[in-house]
Amino acid sequence: MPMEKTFNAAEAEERLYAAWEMAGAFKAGANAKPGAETFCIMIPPPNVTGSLHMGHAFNNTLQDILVRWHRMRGFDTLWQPGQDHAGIATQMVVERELAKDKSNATRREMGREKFLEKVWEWKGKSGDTIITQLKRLGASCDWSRNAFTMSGAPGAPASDEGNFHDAVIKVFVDMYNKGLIYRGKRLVNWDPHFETAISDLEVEQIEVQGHMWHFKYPLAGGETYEYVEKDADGNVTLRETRDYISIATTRPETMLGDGAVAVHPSDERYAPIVGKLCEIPVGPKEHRRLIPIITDEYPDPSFGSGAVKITGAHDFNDYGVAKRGNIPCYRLMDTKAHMRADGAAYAEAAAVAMSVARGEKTLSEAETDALNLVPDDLRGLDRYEARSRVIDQITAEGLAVTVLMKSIDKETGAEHLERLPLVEQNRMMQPHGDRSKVVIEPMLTDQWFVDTAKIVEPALEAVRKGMAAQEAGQFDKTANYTRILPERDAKTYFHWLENIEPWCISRQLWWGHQIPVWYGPDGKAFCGDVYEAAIELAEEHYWALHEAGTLAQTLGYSEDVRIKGIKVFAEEFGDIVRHDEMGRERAVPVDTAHVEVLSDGDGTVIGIFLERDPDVLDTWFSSGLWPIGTLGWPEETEELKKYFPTDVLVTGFDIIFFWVARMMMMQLAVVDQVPFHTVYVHALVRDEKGKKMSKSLGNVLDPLDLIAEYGADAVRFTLTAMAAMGRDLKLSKDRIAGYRNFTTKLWNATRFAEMNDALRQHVGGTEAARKPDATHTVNRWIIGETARARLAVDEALAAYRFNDAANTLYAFVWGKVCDWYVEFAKPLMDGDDANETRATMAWVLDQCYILLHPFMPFITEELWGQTGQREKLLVHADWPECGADFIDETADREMNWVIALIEEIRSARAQMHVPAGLKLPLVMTAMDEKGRAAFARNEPMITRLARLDGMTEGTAPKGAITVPVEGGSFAIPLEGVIDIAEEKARLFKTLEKLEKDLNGLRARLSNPKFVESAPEEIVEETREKLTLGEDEAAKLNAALKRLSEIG
RNA sequence: GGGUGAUUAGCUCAGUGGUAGAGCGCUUCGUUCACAUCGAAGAUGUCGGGGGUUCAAAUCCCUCAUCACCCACCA
Repeated sequence: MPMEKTFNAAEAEERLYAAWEMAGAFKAGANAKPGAETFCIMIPPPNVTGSLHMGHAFNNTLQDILVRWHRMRGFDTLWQPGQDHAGIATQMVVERELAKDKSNATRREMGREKFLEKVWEWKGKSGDTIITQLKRLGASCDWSRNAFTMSGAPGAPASDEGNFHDAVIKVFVDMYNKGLIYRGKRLVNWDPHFETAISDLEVEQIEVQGHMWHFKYPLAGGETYEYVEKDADGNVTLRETRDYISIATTRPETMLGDGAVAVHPSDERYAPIVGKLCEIPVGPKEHRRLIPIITDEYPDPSFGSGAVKITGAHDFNDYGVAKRGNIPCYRLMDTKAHMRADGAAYAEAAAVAMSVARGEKTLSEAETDALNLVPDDLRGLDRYEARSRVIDQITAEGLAVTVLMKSIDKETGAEHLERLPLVEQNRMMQPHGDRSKVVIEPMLTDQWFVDTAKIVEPALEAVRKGMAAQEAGQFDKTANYTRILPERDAKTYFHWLENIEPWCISRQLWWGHQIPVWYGPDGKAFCGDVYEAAIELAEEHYWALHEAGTLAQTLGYSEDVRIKGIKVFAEEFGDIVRHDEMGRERAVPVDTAHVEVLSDGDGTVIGIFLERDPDVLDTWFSSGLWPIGTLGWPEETEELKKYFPTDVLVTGFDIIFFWVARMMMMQLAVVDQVPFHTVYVHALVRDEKGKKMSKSLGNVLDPLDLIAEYGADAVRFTLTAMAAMGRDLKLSKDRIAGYRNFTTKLWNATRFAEMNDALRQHVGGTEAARKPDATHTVNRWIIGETARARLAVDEALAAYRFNDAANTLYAFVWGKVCDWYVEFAKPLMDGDDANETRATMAWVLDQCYILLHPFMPFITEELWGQTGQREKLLVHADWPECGADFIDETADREMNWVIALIEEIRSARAQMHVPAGLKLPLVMTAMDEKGRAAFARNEPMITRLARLDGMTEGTAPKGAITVPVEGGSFAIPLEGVIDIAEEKARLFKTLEKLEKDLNGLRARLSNPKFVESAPEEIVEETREKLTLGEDEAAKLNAALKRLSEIG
């Protein structure tokens, strides 16, 4: 059955993918040669909530190219797929899903266990959307090994394989035991929408219009001081008596939690009042809090008034000052960033805070945190509502700093000056949650941290070594180091890691790996992989206390309780929801609700109940273990032994910090090995205007739509051809259409072969590699060109220069095979060389399919199947090894000569407006031996492609156009057809251009320094160019002269 | 404020020391038996400005301008 006219991608893709899967073509080790080297890529796991976007398409196309390329070359290849459980994103999706039906219970109503059931249910239903989509792209992952970062966690369906959970928990426990993980009350980025802490990286700075208010903090007891301002020369510009200190703030509502006012130690203006107390000008008048004026390096004397209010619990800079100055940090908000409504009434709390400020009392951290200093009338308000009330109250009291401003009376229209509160408007960067998009509230809470400073060094060292080796050209992929390509991204990596902050890994969510720590009633933490382990630790701990005689006291029993024994219990989940001090929910084991004291006559056995930490781990903590976790660690699996360390990580620059750096740190910390030898960082896919694709801008190109419209091969090839290292990629549909045309071109070249019986029927897969026996120059030439293409593709891919590889193939297939070889083959198809040409063409096309397969897997597999009875699918065909020995320099030179001649003739014809259909005679006016032989061997091709009507030897007749070539000259008589003036113009133009080049060459050669300093080969090349050029110029001059004689 | 990068044909971009290329677009011609999702021919560039190193610079160095991104941040 003859081939269709074009490739029907929509029809073929699904069928072909199914065939690959059916054949197990993507399985780990498929097509591996005996004893082969391994090649392993870990997919950057897409979120389980994800659907394929352009970034995925790009990222996975590049991986697929590397994987298919290695697999065809016989490597023992594994492309490990999987998905990330994506804590916040998934919890959000499921909650939203539940909310769609009002009859559903909310997450809180249903409780932790029930909710997690729902999440698992959702995952089972919708979790593999992206897998289906990756398949449409042609991704050749070993889906039988599909991994999930929550596999093996409690609640996971029994049918699911894998146990990533154990690996995560084991790492946590190990790191905890090594002191690499700690818990502490720190100021963290709090997302009030999701009510969880988030890491620095999950915070996004967004520029917003901000306001800055200026308020007066009166000095205690009405005290006054001489406020003096000086200019740069020390001249006094302002001198006045003040009874206040002026403060600027963008967050007036946090004034309620101020612990001090700070000024720079060198600031003379405030020197007289340092150490004194001032009053926070808000709250009930009779309970105004006094706070000290302190010095710290942080305030910038040249900014604002030079004095800064210090709210340690709600600002990162202030927190630092508070820590240094031992200033209490008063938390003002709850988990929703509403003003606190808990604890004692304001009057009582303020009194306590006052005695602290006066130094009469000190509070523990917990006591300080328990103190609610929000005035009663502001309690429970949203932070922004509280802000505006605070401003109103202060302004009403006359304590806002005012300025004289022109204002217009609305009724009379009269202009007058008025004192108005000073509110500066300025653009400022404000932290937002990257998922919730709400303003982040710095919040003092207990969180778990990875002490990154302790594990960062090996991760830095490994890349330093890798980059050094790369630079020195001595990169060894078996060494325990890693290179990052392009180099620029290594710089980013270094910069971040060299300035790394502790990593907050606890999240107040339910969906995720629950932290394996249990707390005793005395607050003591016990960390173990399972609760039995925690119980063991707890028993040890409490027995020790018991033996020391302090157990009763520690647990709050009266001292005369005689303790005989201890029994420890723990529950992982509970049904009772209790609120902790932050107002957030904690699932509490039901049994702890009634701790029993068991008597047994002789003494007392105390039942001690451990409560598990309700928090889960940051998603990136688990994905940081992706390389070992997917291979079965901590078990010493075959796969782990074989494929780890993996080879290449292909990823976008946006997750260098989130993921790459953490994988490096964690793999090195856990197994002391780098997770991969190479990180290839690619850029972002943008829209055709260079804008980041985003849903809100509506400029998103959906890869699935594009695949439907142009076929997966065209989409893949476009992305690859544009994947210049390190540069953003602006995608346009025109470009994709262009590469779709390329697939059609390949298809039609095959059709030509089919029509000419030039396909290799009944030839096995391995046969494809055999070099065809060719004697004709054309065939020897194209064989060499094919080898060149193969060498260039391999070299480009080895260097991760995907665009070079793609462009090489494009130029080869279209520019060489289709434009020239197929055309040359036409006249040969019914001559003596027909069989040889058919065989060569079949071979060349096979090489095209094979070489293009990693880039365009579908159409090439289809063509492979349609053009022969093959032993193997193309996906497992042997990668060509044709190399330099396939290149025939003689044939090369000859064909280049032929091509140049044809192009010359065509060009001359076009410029002389010779009708395209008109066949012209050719006259050889002069030619050397080589030229004659070349012409003779290729005459049918030249005649056909240049549209000639035979060749004769002789002198150029009058009114002929001249065609100079290397070694001789041709003429085409066009008496009466050509316009002499036009031909002269044509020749003159050519000559002019040539002369310009020649002058440049002559100038270089006449410069003695050039001849002296430039490399021999460059000088020689320049000389050759000059000789050839001068030769041609002579011919052109002669032709011009002839024309002048007749014209 | 710190960092990184970009500036090349009308557009989008390759090009890391040897005298500038591709795709798209544009102009002219063409229903030659693989392909009009095509073919042939063609036009278009002070390689952002200035300075330097070099026999030789789009390429290396300095500087200026503009733009982009990342990180941090002024209460």
